[in-house]
Formats: sequence, C-alpha cells, structure tokens
Amino acid sequence: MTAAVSPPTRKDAARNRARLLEAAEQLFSTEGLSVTLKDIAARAGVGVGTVYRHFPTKGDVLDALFADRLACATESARAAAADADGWRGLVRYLEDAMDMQANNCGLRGLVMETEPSSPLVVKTRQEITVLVQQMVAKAREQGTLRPDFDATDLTFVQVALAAIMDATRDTDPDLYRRHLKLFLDGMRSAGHREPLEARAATH
Amino acid sequence: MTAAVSPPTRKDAARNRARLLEAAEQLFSTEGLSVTLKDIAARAGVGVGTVYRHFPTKGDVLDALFADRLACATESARAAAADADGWRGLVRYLEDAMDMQANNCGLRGLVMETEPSSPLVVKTRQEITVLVQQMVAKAREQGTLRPDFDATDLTFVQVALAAIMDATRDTDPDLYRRHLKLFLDGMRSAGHREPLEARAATH
DNA sequence: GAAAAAGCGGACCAGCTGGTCCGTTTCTCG
DNA sequence: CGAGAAACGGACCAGCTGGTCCGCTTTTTC
Repeated sequence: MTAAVSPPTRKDAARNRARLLEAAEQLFSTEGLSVTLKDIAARAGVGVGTVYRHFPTKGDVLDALFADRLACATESARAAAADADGWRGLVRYLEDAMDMQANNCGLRGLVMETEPSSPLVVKTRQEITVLVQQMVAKAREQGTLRPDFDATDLTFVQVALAAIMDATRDTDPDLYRRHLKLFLDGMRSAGHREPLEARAATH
Repeated sequence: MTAAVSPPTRKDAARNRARLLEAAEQLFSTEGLSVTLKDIAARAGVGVGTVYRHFPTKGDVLDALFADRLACATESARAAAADADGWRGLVRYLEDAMDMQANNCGLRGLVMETEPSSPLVVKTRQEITVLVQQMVAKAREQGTLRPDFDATDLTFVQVALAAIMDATRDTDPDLYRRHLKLFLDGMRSAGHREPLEARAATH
C-alpha cells in the first residue's frame, strides 16, 4: 500500500503548511507570479527556511495551489464546448476564462507565461486547446464565426485581453469586457451587433 | 550668441559619445528598455564610467536617442488625421504606429510604459491623443466607425496589439497585422469586410 | 615637447535578489 | 517526564543590479 505523499505528521508542520498556502493564495492572486518565497514567508509569519522546506521551489507552491483552479478552467472549457450553439459556447468560454484571470493574477501569469513550468499547466493547456478547436470548428460550420478565423487566433485574442486587463487593473478593472465585445464583433461572421455599453476608460 | 549645449570639445569624447549612442540605438531597438547602461558600455567598447559621464541616467540616453522618433510618430499621426476619409486615416495611423513599435522595442516600451519618464514623451502623447480624437470623431461622423467607439478605446487596441507583438516576436513577428485587421473589423460600423489572409500562427 | 586639463576605465560599493545552513525550539512517544 | 527526532527561523552567502570614484591615459595648449 503506497503511503500518501509526505503527510506532515507533526502538528506545527501541518499548521505552517496551511498558513503558507493561505498566504501564497492571497499574494499570488493579488500580486501575480512575481511574489517571492520570502514574501510568502513574511505574510505567513514564518521564517524563510520553513517555506523552502515545505516547497523547494515556487513551482511546487503553484502546483499545490492551482491544481483545482486549472481543473476548473478545463471544466469550464468543456462545458462551453458542449454547447450546441458554437458561437455561444465560444463566447462563454472567453468570458469565463477572462473572468478567472481577472480575479486571479497568479492564474493569469500561469496561463500566459511563455515557458510553461509545470507539467500540469502543459496538460491543461493541451486539453483546452483541443476543446477550443472544437468550438471554433463548430461555430464556423454554423456560420456564426467568420470562416477565416483560426483556432490559434483565439490564443492571441486572450493575450490581447490579458494585456488590457493588466493595463487597467487599477483604474477600471472591468474595461476588458468592453473590448472583449469589440473583438467578438470582429470575429463574427455577420448578423446583428449589440452596441457597446457606456463609454470607455476614465483616462 | 548661445553656445550649443555642451559641445564635447575633445576628439575622443566626441567619438565615444557617438559610439555610445550607436550602441544604445541597437540595444534599445532589439532588446527593449530593459538594457542597462552597463550593457551599452560593453557594446560600445568603453568603460561604465564613460557612459555615466555622458548620460547620467537612462532617461538622458533615451531623450538623446528617441527625440526624432517621437517627432516622427507625431508627424505620422498628423498626416493620418489630415486624411479626408476618417476611417482610412485611422487605419493608416494604427498601421504606422504599430509598425514603428514592431521595429523598435525601445520605442514600444517608451510609448506603452505607464509611468512616463521624460516630458518629451508626455508631450508627444498629448499631441497624438488630440489627433486621435479628431480622427475618431471624423470617422464616426462619416459613419464608417461604429458610433459607440470612443477615442480612448484606441489606446487599448494598441495595448492589445503590442501584447500580441511581444508574444510573437520570435516566432511570427508579423502576426499582429492579422489581428489588427480583426480588431478593425470589430470597429467598423458596417460594410464589406476583406477576409483575413492565410491562417494564423505556427502555434 | 612638457605641463595642465580633460577624459577614460574598471575596481569598487551599496542594496537587492533567491537560496542554504545550523543552533534553538517544539513536538512526539515511550 | 525526559530523550530524541522533527521542524523552526533568520543569520548568512553568492550573485546580481545600478552607480561612484580615483589613478592612469590621451589630448590640448603654449
């Protein structure tokens, strides 16, 4: 019988581990991936040594922390891909994905970074890629998505929206929704367009 | 008669200054704003002390280097704003602006950074902002730009495209053009759409 | 051609990263 | 309760950043 992976037998060890994860959760979601293990230690009220003992690298923290989030993202994509209306699924997928990233800078960093650290992230990306391809194909067949739109284009639409999100986080964190609609109108094959609501930035 | 600003009287001083600017030019345009004065010194084949004597701060190098580029950007915007066809001017402006940024990472950094360093940059931005407003207003009046598109939206379209450019610089540096067209279609009020050419990224 | 001025270069410094190590404290178990 | 193991914490280290300083070299001047 295989033992569970390193169950922290001691009381204080377990307590500190929990504290660390909690601190990391908060810091990653508000500050993004750039926080250091030192920051996490300070936030959790423990020494740096303790952090490094529990999680030798930042990647280990992330794996422990974002496993469920990534699963959730996959699930959302799967649901969107299951929509009979390809376009509607696509829109839902984009809205969900960007919403997650808006509320969690760490997740955004994890998804957007060019050199994927963890195999878990790689796997998630692959799964989602497949689902996105299905959505795009369906929406294109149904004639709602412009025929020259490629599944790989969607990646860059997300990159673009993430950049807008970063630029407006402090001033107008919901502005990206407006531009999402704008981009969607560029992707549409034809048909009625809903007008954008209100006007743009405070700027 | 006012003397020209600090004319380097000595031969070697002038030579080194020229070398430094040349080195800075290359480094900034290929690497972006993150290059250090040390890098520039190494590239120019001089000691760090020499750099800091000629240009106490990185900002000084940038001012000396990008003055003409910024002027050029303003000029381009002015020309685009002068176009009788508002939409055409807008497209030209976007194409020109992004093209400049594609060929010069330093310029991109300078334009995109949130905390504007030099007053020269600030001034340029203000001028261009005014011109952009004119273009947007004209194109909207002429009915080619969707009526709910705001001048401030354009900033974020540029942010978005810059992000795509960054993400694809190594693999497919022209991909941003495709997405520019996509975004333009989202901005259009109505009318015929040209299809996107070829397909998307190598992935 | 020699002395003075101007410029040069890189050793050096302070401040900041990420990460290790070991003396002390806390826990567990008999 | 006491001994030994496990975990703690932060002083400490190496490597990097931006930036200064001063002995030496080059240029200019007379």
